[in-house]
Amino acid sequence: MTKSLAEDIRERLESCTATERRAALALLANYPVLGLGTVAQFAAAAGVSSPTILRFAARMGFPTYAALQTRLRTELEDQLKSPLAKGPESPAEPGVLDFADIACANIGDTFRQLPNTELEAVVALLGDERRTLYLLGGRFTDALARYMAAHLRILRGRVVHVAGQEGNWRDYLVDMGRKDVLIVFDIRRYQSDLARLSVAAANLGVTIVLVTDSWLSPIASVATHVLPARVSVPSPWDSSAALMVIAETLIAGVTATDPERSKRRISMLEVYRDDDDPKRRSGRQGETTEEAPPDPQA
Amino acid sequence: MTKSLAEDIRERLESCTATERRAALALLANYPVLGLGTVAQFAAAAGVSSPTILRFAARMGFPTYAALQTRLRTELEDQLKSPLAKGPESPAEPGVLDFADIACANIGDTFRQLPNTELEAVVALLGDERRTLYLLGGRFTDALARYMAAHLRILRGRVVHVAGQEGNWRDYLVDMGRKDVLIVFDIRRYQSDLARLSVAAANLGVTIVLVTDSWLSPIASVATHVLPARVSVPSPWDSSAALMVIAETLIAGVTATDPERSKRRISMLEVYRDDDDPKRRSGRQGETTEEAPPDPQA
DNA sequence: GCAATTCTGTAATAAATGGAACAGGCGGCG
DNA sequence: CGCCGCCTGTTCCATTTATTACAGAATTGC
Repeated sequence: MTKSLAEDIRERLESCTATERRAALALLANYPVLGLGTVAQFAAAAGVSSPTILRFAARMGFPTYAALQTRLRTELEDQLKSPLAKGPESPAEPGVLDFADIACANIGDTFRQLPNTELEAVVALLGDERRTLYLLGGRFTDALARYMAAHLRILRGRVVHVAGQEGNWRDYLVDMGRKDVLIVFDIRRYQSDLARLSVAAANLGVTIVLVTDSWLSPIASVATHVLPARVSVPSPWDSSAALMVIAETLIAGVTATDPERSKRRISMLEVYRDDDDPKRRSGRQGETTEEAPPDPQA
Repeated sequence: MTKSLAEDIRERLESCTATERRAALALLANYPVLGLGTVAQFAAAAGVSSPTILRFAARMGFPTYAALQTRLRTELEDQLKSPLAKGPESPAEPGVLDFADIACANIGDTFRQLPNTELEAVVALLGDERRTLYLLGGRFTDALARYMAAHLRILRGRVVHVAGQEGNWRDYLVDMGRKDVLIVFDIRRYQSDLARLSVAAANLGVTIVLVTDSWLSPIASVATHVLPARVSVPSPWDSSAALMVIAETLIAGVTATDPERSKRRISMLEVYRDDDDPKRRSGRQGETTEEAPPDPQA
């Protein structure tokens, strides 16, 4: 699977018959779109008959025409998903710098596809203080659920992070109702336990917001709102950066829905924090001329 | 015909019903490949039924599903033919989009400032299995510490996430030694408790890696390695996206240092997971030949 | 130049697909 | 609380589609 089907075709072009070669060249000239339509269209564009297309597919090693199409589609999908589709340029070593660039591109792609209306709808949901918010994540994405919960808890009441083992999750279910919202983070490889809880919640009439990858977690089928993000990076792991930006966008949105409430609550809770290292103001010496970090919440 | 179908979909999304929206979002998340297969595949991927896909197509103004496919294909064809035909970069209102753009820019800036040598040094540190790794974060950044710990714990042994109240932290200190590493996430407003622990660890000879914002947490003065990130966004809150990408870069780096070990450990621990929703493979009906989300760890 | 063989298109078939009618279910309104 | 309307999924049918069998055409070898 490492080499493109196009290369494969070029190599095996010799072993083709005359008309099959016409089919092959037509496909290469219009790669891969021509192979995604019907056999008849392909045949017409190549100026040959339908069976020739089938025979061509067979010669390329595909038992069926549908198999060839699947191959083309997955190839195209990979190419479009991972912005690796850069030209053969990039003189710099593809080591560490690439990663950040691609993570950025992922975020850009993610938001280019996300309709604002969908984000706004979710923000409205999360800003409604009459609804209890439950947040839940998977093996890795649980960190995002925590992150988001930590912020939301400051902005409004009734925020619950569903933590612990699956066995305990059921306990949260008894409190969920029709007016409540469950925010689930689930990217591949999807966890069946998350799906189980989501389905149970859905049956209780809970509104479900799903933040997932572009292949869509199976939870999508019970979710009210689905926010898909790009996660592919040149690493065995997926990147949750785009998910985090989605979370932060939502947080920012909720903060902005009711600025008064946000301001009040933020400053109220400020008192209870022990942040803001006191040593910073008194103890330390010069600390150079670097300006102190301005408080963005001012 | 000048504007992409994707935009069209985003616009007319509001006039869609709930399940139709799911179909639309699935298509956008997997644009345009998902629309090039059969209706059944589309439906399965979106978690809805086939007729919903048809109705969705109809609502978008296509008399037939084939018409939608043709539209997608010609669009894709044009795009592939002229490399300049980049996405129209939707000039959407600067409300929500700004946030993502600026977060991206932050990541770019962050890595432009970060010397590769520093990253590599930290990667080498984290890859050394003789050292015990302690991870620690603040009010919000603790999520990142968890996220990173979850990954590192798979890649190597001796990974400890310092959790709980400050009082308990001291318990971790007794085990720390000269060979160990403490990774601290601390952005403004800096928490004095993190600083206290860090100073104590530093006195024990622990190597300290600090991931902070560009104003540098006071912990910087006791840290061996400092990785500063851009965090400012148009919101009362800071963005941890750049921190997350740093964390992921480190994780990817550690994974790559000893690929054999990584592969072995990942596949070993794989067995104990209950991820990978079985329904995805068997349960669902037709599912036809639709590829399951490829496992990036394969 | 002839014959055998391979190749290619036409025609028929069987499968799978898109599409339409139908009925249950959900939420909204009175 | 009950009725009504819309939405959604299931079932079925008609159509298109991929695929096979066959016969004609071309080509190569002798």
